[in-house]
Amino acid sequence: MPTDAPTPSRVRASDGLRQVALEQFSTIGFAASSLQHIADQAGYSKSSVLYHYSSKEALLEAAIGPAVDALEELLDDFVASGRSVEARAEFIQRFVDFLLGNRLAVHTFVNQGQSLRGTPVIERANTAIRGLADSICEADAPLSEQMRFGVALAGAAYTLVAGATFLEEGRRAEAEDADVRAALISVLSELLIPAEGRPTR
Amino acid sequence: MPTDAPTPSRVRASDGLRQVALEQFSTIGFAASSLQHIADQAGYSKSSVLYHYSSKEALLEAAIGPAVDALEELLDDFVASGRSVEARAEFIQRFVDFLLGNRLAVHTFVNQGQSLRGTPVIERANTAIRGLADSICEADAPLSEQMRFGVALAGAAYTLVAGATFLEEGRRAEAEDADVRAALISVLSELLIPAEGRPTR
DNA sequence: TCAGGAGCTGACCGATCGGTCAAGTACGGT
DNA sequence: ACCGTACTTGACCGATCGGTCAGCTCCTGA
Repeated sequence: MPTDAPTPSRVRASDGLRQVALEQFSTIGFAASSLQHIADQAGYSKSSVLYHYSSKEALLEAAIGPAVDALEELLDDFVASGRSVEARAEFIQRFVDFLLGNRLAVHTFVNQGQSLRGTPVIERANTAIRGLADSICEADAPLSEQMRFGVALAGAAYTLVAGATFLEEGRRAEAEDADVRAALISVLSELLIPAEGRPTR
Repeated sequence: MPTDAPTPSRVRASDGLRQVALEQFSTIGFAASSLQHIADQAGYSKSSVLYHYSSKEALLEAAIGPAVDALEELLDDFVASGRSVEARAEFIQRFVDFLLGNRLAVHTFVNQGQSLRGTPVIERANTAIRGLADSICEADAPLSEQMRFGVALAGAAYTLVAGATFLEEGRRAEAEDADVRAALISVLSELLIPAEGRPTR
């Protein structure tokens, strides 16, 4: 029954539910998100949610699966492209774009990748993240190098993603994505692209 | 009246519960941690947990409160000490030590600071984190500078804390804290201590 | 010896969880 | 008119949640 929200074009119920669920999962966490709450927020009943998605876990899969796919592809391409400075530079760009385009999903599986172990899609995400760390930084690299990479990747992900938590309260929109993108690429390049001799500054 | 010394050698039950709870909260999350599970793991009954801590929230307060106190003190000292290069350097050291000494607690309130909004101790933690960001980087600083600080702080916190999630699986102990400390201080110094010629604000 | 507090526990409570199920509605094709 | 399909829902289920309570076992000080 189209009680309200006479949306101009067709909006698939499952898409709306997926989006609402993603917002819930990323903000209050998967465990704390109830199907009832998600249903209420989306304007459906709990039963409807379970009609479109066979379980809460399936809803999680639908919500963050595409982002995990994108991350895996990003990783594969980077591994295939070698470790040259050019490859790193392109990877950084694509990585930042990935973060900007999948903030909520990244927030979800980065922040809850530990607590949700056992969930297939989360396992995929964790594997990809670990692969990212391994491939961008060899195991025999000095600890300070490993730390540099860890700080860069985690810092970038968390800044975008939990910046939403701490750094502002809704008035964030002014910071254009393009500006954020440029600034983030700049900082990551400093950290990840080895300058001749020593640290980039 | 609880005399101070009657049970000195005995391990206080409340301490054990606090530690177990901290591990649970940081690994599987506050919402997903049940009092029953914490009690089982600590070898007590759920009722005993609620005897020592009047509520699940009180248990969280006991688990991460001290770390939040330390963070607040760290922040106050840094604000009082000005923004000189020396002050920054000392702050970085103390910050890294704080992270190393409070990994689980930091993991908890960094990762769940958003989902647990409303909890007093979490509110304190969020306020401190925001204060940290504000004080180390003025609001009118260029975006790239803000991003640099965000990446540094978040990256450092997350590398230590979620390194536990991704980077190893129990065989981490070999990486001495002292080495990690040195490497982390080095990376943070690169990012946070303004080099000559670079506009820091 | 005994009173009493600290520590601990099982039984129990109402609420909510994820999930099942059958019934009901709307609608397009025939 | 009839059927099939897609969709939505409330009633209901067993499990578990955080939390209360009465009562148990110790230990200690008087």
